[in-house]
Amino acid sequence: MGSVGKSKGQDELCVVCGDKASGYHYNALTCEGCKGFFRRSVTKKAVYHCKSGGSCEMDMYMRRKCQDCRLRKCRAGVYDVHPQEFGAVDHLLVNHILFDQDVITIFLI
DNA sequence: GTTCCAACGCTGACCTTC
DNA sequence: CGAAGGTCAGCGTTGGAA
Ligand SMILES: [Zn+2]
Ligand SMILES: [Zn+2]
Repeated sequence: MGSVGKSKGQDELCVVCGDKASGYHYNALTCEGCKGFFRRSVTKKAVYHCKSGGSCEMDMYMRRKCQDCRLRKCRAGVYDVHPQEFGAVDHLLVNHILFDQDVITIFLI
């Protein structure tokens, strides 16, 4: 539920923060903010740590406070979109997996 | 010890290129 | 046309000086 909704006009919401998504970015339906943040984090190999243990609810306010939870949900969103096409994802996705060991955990599920 | 100003960093949206 | 990447401006946070 929620994941496979109807693709229509502008009803698509960001799978990370719930804001209005501008389209697909890195195989995930995200907004401009998460798009830029995702690219920034990968480019700079930034590593964040959540103060609450990584179990924060993502919304338009907490997304700015918990970068760790945001980046985590960004990755989860990618797998939620194409969970069965893991071996067929773009080269960029493979690059993300190699950069984050945490992603391996989700991959094994 | 408190308050104000300046500098730096991060986020969000827009434009350009592939 | 769509997506990815790059760029610019605005806001927030942090540090230093008065
Ligand atoms: Zn978002
Ligand atoms: Zn968090």
